[in-house]
Amino acid sequence: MDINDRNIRLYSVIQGIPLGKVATYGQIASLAGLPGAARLVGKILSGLPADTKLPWHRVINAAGKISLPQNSDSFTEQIKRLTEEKVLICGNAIKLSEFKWRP
DNA sequence: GGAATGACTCTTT
DNA sequence: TAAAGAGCCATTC
Repeated sequence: MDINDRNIRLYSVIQGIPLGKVATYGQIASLAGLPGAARLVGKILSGLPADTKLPWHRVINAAGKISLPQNSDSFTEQIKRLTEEKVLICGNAIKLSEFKWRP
């Protein structure tokens, strides 16, 4: 597939995350047809524009935590948005057993 | 073409 | 869930 299709799929999968749920990088990669490409997801997300429509805040690592530096603005923004969506966050960790997206 | 890098995951302990 | 080690994928230099 083209390198562009890979991004398109990732975008689609991320966009498909229902409100109030979160998904892990590996999960997204697998659903996009790229098993093991978890790092790619992070790479893509890091390149997203500030005005993107993608719910990137619903993407977290497999530990249920946010991989962003806690001193970053994106980190604060993510916490804020998740809280707005009724996703409980304990410190920097999220209860995957309750909020993880299960397609 | 090879080495380094990154918003990571998996299997064991 | 936490820690340590190895692995995987694409981009970039």
